[in-house]
Amino acid sequence: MGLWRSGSALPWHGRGHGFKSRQLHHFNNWGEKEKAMKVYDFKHIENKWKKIWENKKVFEAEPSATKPKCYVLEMFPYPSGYLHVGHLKNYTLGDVVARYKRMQGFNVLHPMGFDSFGLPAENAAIEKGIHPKKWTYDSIDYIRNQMKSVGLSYDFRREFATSDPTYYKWTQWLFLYLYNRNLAYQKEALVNFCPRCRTVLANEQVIDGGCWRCYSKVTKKSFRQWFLRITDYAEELLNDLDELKNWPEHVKTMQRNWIGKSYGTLVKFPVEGGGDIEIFTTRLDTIFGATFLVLSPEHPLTMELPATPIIKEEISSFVEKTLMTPEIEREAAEIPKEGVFLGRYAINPFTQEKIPIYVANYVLFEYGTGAIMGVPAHDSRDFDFANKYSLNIREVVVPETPDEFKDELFDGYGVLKDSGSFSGLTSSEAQVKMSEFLKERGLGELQVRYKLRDWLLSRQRYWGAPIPMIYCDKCGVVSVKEDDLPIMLPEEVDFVPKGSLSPLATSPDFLNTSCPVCGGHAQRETDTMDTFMCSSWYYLRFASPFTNKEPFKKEDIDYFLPVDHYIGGVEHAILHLLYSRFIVKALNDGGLLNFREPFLRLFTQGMVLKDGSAMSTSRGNVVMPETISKKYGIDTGRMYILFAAPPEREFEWKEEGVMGIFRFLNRVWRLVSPYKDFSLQNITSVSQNKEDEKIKRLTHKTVKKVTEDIENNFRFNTAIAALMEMVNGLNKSLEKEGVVSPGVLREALESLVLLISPFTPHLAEELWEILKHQKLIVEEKWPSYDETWIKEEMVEIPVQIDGKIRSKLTLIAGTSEEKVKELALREERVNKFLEGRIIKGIVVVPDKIISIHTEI
RNA sequence: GCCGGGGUGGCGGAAUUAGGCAGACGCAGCGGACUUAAAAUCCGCUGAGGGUAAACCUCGUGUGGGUUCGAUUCCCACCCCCGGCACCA
Repeated sequence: MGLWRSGSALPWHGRGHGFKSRQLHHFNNWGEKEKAMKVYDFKHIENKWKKIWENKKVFEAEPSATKPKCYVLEMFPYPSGYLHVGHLKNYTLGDVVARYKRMQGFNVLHPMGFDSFGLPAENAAIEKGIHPKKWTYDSIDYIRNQMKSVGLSYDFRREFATSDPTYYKWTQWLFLYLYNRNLAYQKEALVNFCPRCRTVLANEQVIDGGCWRCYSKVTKKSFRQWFLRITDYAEELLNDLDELKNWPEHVKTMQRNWIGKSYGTLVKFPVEGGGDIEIFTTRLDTIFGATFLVLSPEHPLTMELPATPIIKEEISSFVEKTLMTPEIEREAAEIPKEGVFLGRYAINPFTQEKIPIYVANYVLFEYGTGAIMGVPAHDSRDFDFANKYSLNIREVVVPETPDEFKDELFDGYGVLKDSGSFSGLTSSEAQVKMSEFLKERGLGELQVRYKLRDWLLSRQRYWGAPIPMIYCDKCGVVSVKEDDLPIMLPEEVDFVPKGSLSPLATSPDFLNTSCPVCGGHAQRETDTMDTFMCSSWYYLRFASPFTNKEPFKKEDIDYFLPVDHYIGGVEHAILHLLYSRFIVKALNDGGLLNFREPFLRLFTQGMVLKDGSAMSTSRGNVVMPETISKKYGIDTGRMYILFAAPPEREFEWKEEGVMGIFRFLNRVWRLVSPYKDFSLQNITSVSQNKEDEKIKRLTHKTVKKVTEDIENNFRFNTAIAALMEMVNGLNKSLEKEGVVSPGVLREALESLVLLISPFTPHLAEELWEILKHQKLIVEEKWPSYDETWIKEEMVEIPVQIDGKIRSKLTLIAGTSEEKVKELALREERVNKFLEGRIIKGIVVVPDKIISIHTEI
């Protein structure tokens, strides 16, 4: 080993000219061409290693009896044209994790595909006058190439698109599975309808209450639509969120709010003259203050109860007017409250008082029972309404601590007053006692309600999976036989929506069929499925995409699922993630899966902005990966995306930042690549001097830091910062007069290359080869670190006097408290600040700090 | 209104896990080396104020208070920003 030092075979050890010599060496080895380029040949390197990876099939995964699995998945894209660097962030994050886990010894499943059915693809096709199928598959070809050129480590054998018949066959199967388990059903749903065009309209197509084409007044009309019974799982979908420890809190909160569980009471108010009205309330304790009832416009009793034909007339026009208001407007909170008195009265079961019944625009039909009790003293909406129509306002709850409440309306919990025998109870006590009172008399009971509604699945659009159902004149609604799947989406169809129900209804070949039960004439369902149905199970198919006999092989699923790392945008926090959870639970109930949550760990990444807003084609602020590849190489692009900000946060794309990473990668290249002629193998790492120890410490500390940063919530930005520090430190040591033992240097350089490999895989492979390794770096083991090298030998301990750092002691780590005290008090500077003061106390935190506090 | 997240240099961001040297790393900026020159590369400086450019001192993590020898970190109150939900009874 002395040979290295004395023989000056290593030019970078020359006195004081370390860097210069290295450069010379570098040029001698690389010749004129390299000198002119002055940057590493990323183009050559990146193409070379992509080919090698592909030829060696290194990213293909199969179930294994011995190896532990890790399923890394990024949310698959809609194939609409191309990917820009904003999209790339998602895939790069996943790729780093997949590559890291692979080096950690996991059998990594890392697949990718395309969510190709649905409106985005269809609209784009309509705009460009190309068939959705051609447009979609052209996009897929383009995007697949982009993904490959980014060096994403996918098992491309497993790729599929949800619009492939071999895939949607099983989406249709899934529908039938749900139908057979009574989780799919048809029901009437209120939609906008133009009576003259005889068609449903989207909210956007209703302008000032009229049809956008014929200006007729639009009404609400019921249509039969397919729904999935997700509400059956409301309670479990809510409770299991608590088990998802590795999901971001905000996503779980959003799902909780969406499910919207509330505890309340169902109360029957007898109607004077017969019958009763059921209302739902979460504030039974305020019922003595209920001075009116309100029905929603859609409530059946609204048209039944009016006292006189004249009132009925008035109610009718009110209801019509209200329902005509587009949903968007009606749901806006600021709409003024309006209502009409029905001329009828109900009896408050607690006070036996006669209270008026109203219909009003602020009561929702879909929630609770579609009817409420009006308690104006304790609800701001009821308060507004009561003021407008001069209704009684009676206060029945007061705050426990009176100063909490001044003049405003009190809607909190407190103590009851003027509430008969319940007066004096707290709100929560009263709710229990009052619900018992109701139950004894058969007038009500405790109830749990959810905001979650069943999933409306039907779409009157062309580019989707046809719903595999048949309408027989004799047998009614009949499901397609499983053997007849897939029900192919016909290609020769005018797919542009023309206001008729569904484009598929215009294709007689598709529409007309025979009944699977009686063989008689029948018609197919012409609606297609919501695209979210396609994406609700794709992660299962990825684990088992090769079978055509079943949606997936159970043994594949049992091995690879659930997904260990799921990475995607927060825009899917509710829809896709909730639907997927529901589907998995439904499949588990049928014994097809052995788990009830699909995604163990979820990571939601922040967007990439350009010029202050999200990258998008319409804004024209996109940066293409191709541009970055050409100018700096895709490794630079990948690392920039990871370094610019913590991955969960959004960041502004800046060319200067990209250049910073490019400079860094070139520094890495210049640091490592000169060692190509010196086989560093078989030289063990033995530290011989101070500089060696420094480098060993730096190496092991960096390995630890990078490993922990990746493990600990994907802190790639600080991991890369640590790598930069390592490179800076190595350069400094090599430049200095003195020596670095080859074994120590070898360990450092190899660790560095291994550590950067998940971020910049192409560059890492090249450097690994230069360092004379036969194996691909993707097949290498992740480096480990030795704690004994992490601990510093010498520590710098600040001396704090009255909260201010006044001096520093450099000591051997582990110096005793007493010794630290003694040494600190011997310091001249310390004594200067202690002059004329009395020491009140000294606190020593070993190896960290010494703090002295004084008084005069 | 409710729920969640956040507020640190010119900028992106470190340090917040168990309280212990605030500003790691990078960008931008300034100065220098090399070069005929430019680019590239390398070296140095870069929170604010004072001080001779050194030593050194003071202030400083949204605001105000508290706990502590010590607070960006913990507690209380408030302000502001971002995201989600929103007439859900």
